Amino acid sequence: MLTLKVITENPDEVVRKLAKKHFDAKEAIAKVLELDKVRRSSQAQLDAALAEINTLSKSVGSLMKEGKKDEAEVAKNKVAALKESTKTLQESMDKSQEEINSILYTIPNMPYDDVPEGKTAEDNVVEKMGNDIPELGENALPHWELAKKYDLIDFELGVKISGAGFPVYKGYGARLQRALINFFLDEARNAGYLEIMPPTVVNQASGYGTGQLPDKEGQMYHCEVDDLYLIPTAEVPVTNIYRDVILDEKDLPIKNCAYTQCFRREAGSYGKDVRGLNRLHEFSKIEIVRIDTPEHSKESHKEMLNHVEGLLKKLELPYRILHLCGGDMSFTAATCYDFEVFSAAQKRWLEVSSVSNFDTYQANRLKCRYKGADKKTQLCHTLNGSALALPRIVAALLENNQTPEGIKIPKALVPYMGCDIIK
RNA sequence: GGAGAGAUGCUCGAGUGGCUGAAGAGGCACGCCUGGAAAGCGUGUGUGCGCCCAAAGCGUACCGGGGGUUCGAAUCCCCCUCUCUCCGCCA
Repeated sequence: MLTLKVITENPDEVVRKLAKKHFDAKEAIAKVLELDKVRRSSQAQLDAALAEINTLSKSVGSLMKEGKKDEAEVAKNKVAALKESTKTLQESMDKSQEEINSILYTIPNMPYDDVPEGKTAEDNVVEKMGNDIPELGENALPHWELAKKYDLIDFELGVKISGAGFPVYKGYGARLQRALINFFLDEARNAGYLEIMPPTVVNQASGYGTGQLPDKEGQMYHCEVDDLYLIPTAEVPVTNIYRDVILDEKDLPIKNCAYTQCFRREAGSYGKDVRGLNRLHEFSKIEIVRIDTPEHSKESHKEMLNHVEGLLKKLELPYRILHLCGGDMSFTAATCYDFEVFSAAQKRWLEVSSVSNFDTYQANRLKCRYKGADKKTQLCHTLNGSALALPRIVAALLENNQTPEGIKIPKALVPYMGCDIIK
């Protein structure tokens, strides 16, 4: 959520910036300002009343000791009267604070100035293309057929065991998963990320911390008996490590990476876009997470983009990098780049990573702060990105690398696969 | 799942109604001392909110969370959550 401070200090600027996300914040901001006034005046009055109560209460003790019973009684009565007034003041303060918060939850993050204008995915800006799109010829098979042909992934078996969107990987298919996971983790470690293996099930507080709750409640699997949620991404447990934490500036930037299974209900998805590996309920992903200072977070973001690009280069997959326009960005991001790989048989681009800077938006909700040399405590910036999500990488690898002899394994993966071709 | 114990600041830990935002110790930071270091000595060391912003200062709230009793609660009462120990089950 946005900080109350930024809203009260620069309301017009906030409205202007949010317009890029096609979010009309005018009314919400006005309401917040109004409620904030109420809250402040309530608190001023409340604090004054409480101060008097405290003073009077202290005097009661000494008056009693001195045997001035009557005076003590007077003080007692005064306190009783004051207490009545504190009740309503407290209520008014709590109520306005609550309303402010509930409004703040509905206001998205402000995009950075360099975020492109635009409304939909059509308006995203292609920043860069890399690696050549292969010529496959007429008989190229989509990955779901290749998976069958080489007995790598059994979608029907997954349906039997769990349901649609839960594929079973077999043999080289399973090995390819493990190879990619290890490759991505090794690359992250070499780039200075600390490997974390977090729980894949989280409590409500964590869901709120990273913003999956309350708005995306329906997208997560929920174990109701224990009130726990299956994580949709490692971002949730890894970022929540820093919930309610005050970090030391010299420990920043924090660089964590984690491989986890990710679970998404994907309610409402259907059709050919979800065929094969394109959209799953459970999949493997390696996530990189950074916590940084406001001054350095842009630099961190660049490094993360370079890291992800490096992975795609090594995998020799045709890719493009999109700078998402204001309208297509997520609710919480201040700026976001998507990485897509070209799936040569499906002839379409598949998103394999989103690398975002959330500025202080997420940190404010998390209460993740740091203290610098000046002893001042302030909010961190949080960033994260996939590096990378497996299924669509596998789809592209299978399709792009199909040959009459089998599926060629890119050089970088050969040590992890133990072979250079799947026959 | 059964029985018991507990939850206080960065950490340990004292504290059974007012003088406690909190003793004491450790840690950490700064200063003195030293050729340098250690030891020693001294000082400092939470967060939120408010008082126009910032600093200083002041006020207020916070001793797991919520409610209550009282003029006054870390301290008494109720509810909840979590942690630990023992037993049972178990990868």
